[in-house]
Formats: sequence, structure tokens, C-alpha cells
Amino acid sequence: MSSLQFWKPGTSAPGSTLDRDTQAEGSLISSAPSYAPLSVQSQRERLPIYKHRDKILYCIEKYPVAIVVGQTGCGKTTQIPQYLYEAGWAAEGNIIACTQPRRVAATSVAGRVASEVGSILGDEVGYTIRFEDVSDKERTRILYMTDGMLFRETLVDPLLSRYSVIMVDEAHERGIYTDLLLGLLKKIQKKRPSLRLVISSATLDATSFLNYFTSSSSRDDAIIVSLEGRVFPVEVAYLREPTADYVKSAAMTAWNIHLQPYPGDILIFLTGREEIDRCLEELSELIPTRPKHPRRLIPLPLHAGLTSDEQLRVFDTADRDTRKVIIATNIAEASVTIDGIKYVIDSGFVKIRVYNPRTALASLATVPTSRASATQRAGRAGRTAPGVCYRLYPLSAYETMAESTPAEITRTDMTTPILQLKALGIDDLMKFDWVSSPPSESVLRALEGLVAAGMLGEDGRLTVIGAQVAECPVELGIARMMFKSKDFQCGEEILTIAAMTSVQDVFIIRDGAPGALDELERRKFTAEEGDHLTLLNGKQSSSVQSILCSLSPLAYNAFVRYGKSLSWCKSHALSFRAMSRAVSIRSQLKKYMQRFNLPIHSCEGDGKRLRQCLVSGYWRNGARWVADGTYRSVRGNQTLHVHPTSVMFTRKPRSGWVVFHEMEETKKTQIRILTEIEPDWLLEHGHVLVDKRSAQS
DNA sequence: GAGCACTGC
Repeated sequence: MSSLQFWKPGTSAPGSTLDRDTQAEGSLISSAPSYAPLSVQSQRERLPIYKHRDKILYCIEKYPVAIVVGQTGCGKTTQIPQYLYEAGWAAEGNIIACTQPRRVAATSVAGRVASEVGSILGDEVGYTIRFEDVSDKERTRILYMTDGMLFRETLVDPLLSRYSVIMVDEAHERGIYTDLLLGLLKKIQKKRPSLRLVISSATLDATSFLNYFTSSSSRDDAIIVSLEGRVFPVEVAYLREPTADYVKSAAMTAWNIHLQPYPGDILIFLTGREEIDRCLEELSELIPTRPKHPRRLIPLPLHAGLTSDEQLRVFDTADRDTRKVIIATNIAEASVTIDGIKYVIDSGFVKIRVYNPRTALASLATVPTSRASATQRAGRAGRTAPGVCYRLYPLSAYETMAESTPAEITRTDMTTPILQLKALGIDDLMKFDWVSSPPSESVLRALEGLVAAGMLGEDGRLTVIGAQVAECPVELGIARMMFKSKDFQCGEEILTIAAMTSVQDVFIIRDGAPGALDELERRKFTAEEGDHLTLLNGKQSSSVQSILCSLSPLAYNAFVRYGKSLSWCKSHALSFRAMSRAVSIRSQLKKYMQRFNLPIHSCEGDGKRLRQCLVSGYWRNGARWVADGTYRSVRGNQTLHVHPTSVMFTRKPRSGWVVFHEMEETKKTQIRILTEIEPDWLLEHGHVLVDKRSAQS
């Protein structure tokens, strides 16, 4: 059956039939919406948000917390800080801050606002993200920054005293740093009542933020300021019956839209690369069936695994007689905004990372989206003109969806965040006023791990090393290696490994035949001892052997030696973006080591010392090889499978033992980035946790 | 013998 029937709620008629054979009947709900052509409104005063200007300013003046509700694109991010600036909130050296969950948002918005204000970026208007501070200590009045960056600033200035107003944008996304920041800001405001908070959120979550910021005794703590809805309406249609294969249905729906005589690009939401590839195949089977169709359909994949060049293709303006259909992951829901999308096709599913504190396992689960997320996806069709969203599920399924996606803090490892809170002097975590509490199991487990690692004493108070590690922007185990590298004289190499394990998607393996070549490139750098290090017999190199970090065939040192070049990366299946980022991270971490007076020596090719140092960070991640080629975890005796990208995938460790960087549950429990070790080291360089257990047995 | 949602410091 090739027919997909959609209907629009609120109409008694069954709506339209999206059928490749019967589309000529033309009752498609997307047919010719009538709207006036847009005139370009460049004047700020003519933005829809402008008429709310006085109301916004009044509420911020009168209420400690203003929760601003407005759809993406209404101008709140660019305009509200400017209104505040004009109203004098940045007088006397004060700064108006606006936090963003993503780096791109912080940089691009700052650029736009700087030009609206008529200033050079980095002067009156600036931004701060990791590795980039484009602001002026004296002159910057409006500062855009990532929320993680402002959270970190509280370690240095606990009252955030430079700021008169802090606007937390996209708070409804509920990223972990947004949540942590909101908790801190509520606390700061008690000590510094003059600080004003603006929380920007989507409709559904506004009341939960209002409740969070409202005390039982007062109604004047917080207020919701509602800005007008979106500029362009988006019609929503649901499938009448559930579909067994939403990938195929998505392709068919896109094709049926394409057969309509109306222009506009299409955006499809699927969950991952595999589905995107399959959807591309389904579409390519449909495309030749109408070779003489006046308009050409151009399918474009969009997911984080693509190179930036490939990602940028979705922004190419299509020719007049073509139509783009962008097949994307959740990256297009908020991170990447494409104008000109008129039709959205929503599978209704998303992949999210879930953390199980009991087993310390992270897994990727495909789950139904939330209603808030479905609304956000639909909104992507109405950015520049009215649009239509086809949901590949029935209205009844929509009604069973959760209102919003659970906050990240409820499904993530809390070890690092809790160490940071401890460093801020927040000792009683059970009393901390969370926007959403992390599961108590997750807090307890984090505390236990921090005590075992020597970051907290048995009394739960921060140790000297704990205070220093809290400042380092790396995972706990990696930080521990950095500190222990003093004993093993291998700081140089540990820095590289710390940087390389902090970046993802170092390797770019293409689809099909080229992918096999990429694999070959990757294998060229294989190291005997495993993924973390490869000893390279370099003749001309000043040290006899150079360390290569081989998540892959990409070696950090080789990258540096070949002039950090893009073409070198391309020919070795490496991501230039990821490698360049590793270079930045390494230099940042180096500064931390210098500040803590940690020597940065090279182990001069002594892989044993280096691997012992690795054990001091990965002491909880030991595993033993068993005859069927799998491993058993030291903790929990779980069956572990080696990830296919590991150089240990094909070989047995001589000692029979490894440590690994991370463990993730897919269809099986897999371990990534492993290195062979001697089992004794786990006892010697591991920690109290291991010692205690062996003492008991 | 086989796999990769997305951010952030």
C-alpha cells in the first residue's frame, strides 16, 4: 500500500490524501496558502518584538526574574540586550550578559548585534566561548557567552559581580550547564538582589521556571512576559494510521510534496545516520519515476558526522527549477537553522543519551520526541513564510508524548558537575535547589567516585587536589592522569592523550567504497599496546619515538609535524576540525598543568610508564580478556565487546588485561579506546576502591 | 568480526 493519509486536527473532513497516484485530486492541505509577499523590514523598530519593549523593560525593572516566552526568531536574543543597554542597565561599568547553549549561537548573535549597534565586534558588543574571548574588559557592555562559560566564571567570581542583568537564553532546552547556572543564579540573587535575571523559554516550560523562581511567601519574585507567537503559521498534519516504517513513509511524503506545483524546500527529521542513508536510497528509487517533472529534487543528508563542507551544502541556494530535501538528525532542530524550509516531515523519534548510574553505563536510546520538541521541529517550516508540518504518527501518539524532554541533568554522569559545585562551596547537595533534581543514585555514585579518586575526603569535603581538578575542563579520570603524570614523568604525552580523548569524531569514514580506503588509512597507525598510544619509529624526530594517539590512524604528533594541514587530514581520513580542536585543548590544558606546578616531561618512548599513568586515571575501567574474544569488567564482571574502531578489535592483549576510556551500551555493551596493561598495575596505581576490595577477598 | 543523537568547559 503506497498511500499515506494525513489529516489536520480540527477539520471534520479526512483531510488530504498524500498518494503518488491520486495527488491530482489536489486536496493536499499544503495547497497554496495565501499570504502577502514580505517586505524587507530592516528597521529594529519594526520587528514584532519592538511593541513589547516597554513591557519587557518594566518587568525587568520591577521583578527580580522575568521569564520571557517567545518563539525562535521573534528577536528576543538580539533585541532584549539592546533594550536593556539603551535603558541604562550597562551604566557604571556593568555588563549585560546573554548566555547560549551553543558556541555558534553565541558568536553569530554577537556579530549581528554588534552591527546593529554600529560597533566593532569585541568592542561594545562581544562574545566569550572556550578558546575565544572577543570582548574588551573595559569597553564591552553586551556580552554573549556559552552557559558553560558563565558557570565556570562563578569559580572565579562567585557573585558574578560584573553583571547587572543575566539573560539565560534557550533555557527550555535544559542542558546541564543551563540547569546548573540557574541553580547558582537563584542563590546569587539572594546575596545580590540587584541582579536581574531574564530567562528565555518556550511556552510549555515557562510555568515550571515561574514556580522555580517564586517563593511561597511572595508573588513578586518572578513574572512571565509573553511575546507574540511566531511570525508565520505552520499547519500540522498527522498520519491517520501509524506507519510501520517511518523512513520509507518520510521518503514517500517528501516525494508527494515534490509533485505538488508549489515551491519550498523540505526538511525531514530522522534519528541517525543509518536512517538517513536508507531514506536517501528510498528517495533515489522514487526520483526516476518522473524524469520529466519540471522541478528537480535534490536530497541532502545532514548530521554531525559529515565534514563541514558537506554540512554547508544544505545552505546552497537551490536553482529555480530545483527543490532541496534535507534529511537530518536532531541537529536541525536547534543547532542548524536553514531558511527557506516550507515543509517539515517529522518521524517523531530522536536518539538521546541515557546514563544509568547503577551500572555506570551510557546508552543511546531511540525514543519518541516530546511535544515541545515536535513543536520546535514544526516551527522550522515557518521561518520565512507559512509552512506545513507532516507528522508521521497519529494525533493519538502525539497526545501520549511527554511535554518536554527530560532535563539533561537527570540522565547524565554527575561526577564532574558535583565536583564543581563542591568547589563553589556547595556542600550539602541534597539541599541544593535544583531546577530538576538529578536521581539520588546518580549523586551518591558521583560522591563515591570522588572520594575513591581522592578528590573528596571521607567527610565529603574537597581535598587540595580536588579543588585543582575542579578547575580543569576534562573528565575526572583524565584530570587524575594529568596530576599523576608527575610521578611517571610523562606529562607531555598525557596532555596529548587528554586532548585527543576530549574530541569526538576524529575519523571520518565515508560511505561505501571510499569508506574502505578510509579504514585502511586508519589502520596504518596501529600501535601494539592499543588505542591510546602508538610508538612510531621516527628517525628524524628529535625524540627517538613519538607518541601517536591512535583512536585511529590519526596521530596528533603527525598532524602537528605535517604543519597542521587540512590536506594532510583529508588524505588520512582525519577530521581537520577535530584535530585543530585537539591542538587548542592541549594548549589550554598545558596552562592548567603549569599553573599547578606540574612538570611537563616526556617519557621518551617509555610506553610502560605512560601506560601505568593511564591506569591511574582509568583505574575503574579495567577489563580481562576471555577466550571468546570479549572482555569481563573488573567492576561488575560484565561482558564487554570491543568497539570495531579499536586497534584491539582484532588482537588479544598479551597480558590479557586492558583499561578503556569509555563503555557504552548499544545492542551490546561496548568499550572504546583501550590499552593493554599488566593486571598488577590496577592494584598498584589504581585506587582505594580496588585496594579495599582486594583486601576483603 | 563490525558501528557512529547532540552539546559544553
